[in-house]
Amino acid sequence: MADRPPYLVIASAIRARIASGELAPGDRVPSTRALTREWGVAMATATKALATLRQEGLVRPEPGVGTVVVRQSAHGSGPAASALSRERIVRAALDIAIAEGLPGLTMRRVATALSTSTMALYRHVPGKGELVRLMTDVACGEVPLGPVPADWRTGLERAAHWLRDVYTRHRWMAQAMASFTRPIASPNAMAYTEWVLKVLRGTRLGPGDKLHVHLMIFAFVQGIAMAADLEEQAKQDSGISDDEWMSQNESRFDAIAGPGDLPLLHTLAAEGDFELDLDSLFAFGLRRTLDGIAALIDETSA
Amino acid sequence: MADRPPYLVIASAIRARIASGELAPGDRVPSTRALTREWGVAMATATKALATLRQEGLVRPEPGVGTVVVRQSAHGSGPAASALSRERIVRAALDIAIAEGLPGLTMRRVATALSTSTMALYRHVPGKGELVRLMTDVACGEVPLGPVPADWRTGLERAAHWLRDVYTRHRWMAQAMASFTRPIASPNAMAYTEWVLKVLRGTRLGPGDKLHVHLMIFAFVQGIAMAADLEEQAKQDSGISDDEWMSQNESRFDAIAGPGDLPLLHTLAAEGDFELDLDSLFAFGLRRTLDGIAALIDETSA
DNA sequence: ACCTGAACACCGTTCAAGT
DNA sequence: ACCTGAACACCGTTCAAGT
Repeated sequence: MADRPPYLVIASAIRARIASGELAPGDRVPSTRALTREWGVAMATATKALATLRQEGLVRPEPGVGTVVVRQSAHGSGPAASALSRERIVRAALDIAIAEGLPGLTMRRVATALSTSTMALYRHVPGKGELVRLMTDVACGEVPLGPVPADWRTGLERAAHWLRDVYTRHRWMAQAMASFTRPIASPNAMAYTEWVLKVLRGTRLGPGDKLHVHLMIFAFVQGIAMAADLEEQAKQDSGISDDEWMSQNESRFDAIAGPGDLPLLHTLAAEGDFELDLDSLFAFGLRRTLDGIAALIDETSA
Repeated sequence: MADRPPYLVIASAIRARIASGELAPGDRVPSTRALTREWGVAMATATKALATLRQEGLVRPEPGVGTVVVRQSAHGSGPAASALSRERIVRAALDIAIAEGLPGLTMRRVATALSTSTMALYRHVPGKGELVRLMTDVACGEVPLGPVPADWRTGLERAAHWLRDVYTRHRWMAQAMASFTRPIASPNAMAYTEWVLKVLRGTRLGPGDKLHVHLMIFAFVQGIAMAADLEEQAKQDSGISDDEWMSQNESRFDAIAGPGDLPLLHTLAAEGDFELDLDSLFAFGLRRTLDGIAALIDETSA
């Protein structure tokens, strides 16, 4: 007992306070910062403790509030457990994937969230692969694309933002990747492709180039989405943010990227007075991409 | 026995012919097409049978030749098994990942390839995560980038092709994604970033924009790489190619994308007279991307 | 008709025990 | 010093058995 890893000891302590009712559903559990003070541990350890509880479904991060205790509706006398359905399964799976990414999505976990046995899921869904496919389709169907603008540039801009928003709401999708070469994968993803093609209707681009334009934007957004998901995953795994990680490893960074080896990168890191987040990268890249496409469209119609 | 899945029956039959020596190392095993005729099964089944044998390391696809029997050096009197080392482990892991993608890479599989126990690996490598990181670094270090050209456009073009080539040789990297926000991940990946920054030295872009240019190209290539890996994975899993898949599912495609629902996409699919492969998408996208960056550089220096 | 427990064939990794 | 077997805590999925 004495030798258990500190993060487990901390997690147990909080778990006990929840079980005893001292911390009720909706209450905030101590923040990571509070835990570092209270237990004299590093941020990484405190975050890992909370991550453990979140993994168990006991607590949930509430943006702008902190980490709060989850209502234990499953075993209590909550709303009568409705009948299992494909829709409810997909919904539960989406909630898990949104919160914890695709690695956190397991059939057992979905079953637990719906308080059934794992195997009951297989009555409504042939397997995990198909479940992810269904999730993708739902994710692409959440927000309508709206009417197609007359101007191709406005249209492509809107399309790219729509896609980026889907990936932002569903960062797990970066790993799943909505298939655009295999249409059956998702009718809603296909509807997006159709929308983009409609946007380009007025241009004189050939059919192949229209598809290229669509896929080029898609690849770019997908690449950014992967970076975002990886970052978030690393953050959740290690419990340290990118910034913290950077400063923690500055010495190691210097070791491989001393002024001698990678001078430009080193200067860039040392200055660090520019914004480097994925949102601004998206804005930057989209602008250049559209400029490049504009050049093609201009020369095509000339 | 009679009820075993056909692909396992076929695999066993071939396995027996290898064991008996009828098929010696280097010999071609029957092609998938030959198997479909011989056993009266679908292509998917034949491919799955061969995939099973490849999984076991018994056979190996030899490009331009067919599937050939692998020399069983491990148990035979082959070259004396050299001592385990981090380098040999990374090399073996790379071979597996290249052949079968990241899902096929397991610690047990690496150990088997090196004829040791799984746990012996942990003496040289702290875990799978670090192994993949080391693999990424090796992959990025295989081909030198060469001298930095004076012209930024030539430089970026070369950089993008270099990156694309890395991903082509190592399609598994699409899933691992070389981290460019976390430099420690790979010195060789960092060297690439440095190279790109050097390419942009002559331009008047700000430090943030230089990084944006680099990451924009990276995201695009990464997105294409993911598509390529997914396609290959699906091909290996199901044993059917994209074309075959498309024609098999044409009716299903028509169902969701009849002329009424997705008319443009439908027309595109019906015509199909354009090239849609990832290489041409890469060429197209790179051209537009560089045009867009040119527009920015022009206005910046004006 | 619907659900489930036990089991299978896997994972990555820990740990105590071997040589 | 180096390697290993057994075990742990997981996966997705099959299947026979329950209600």
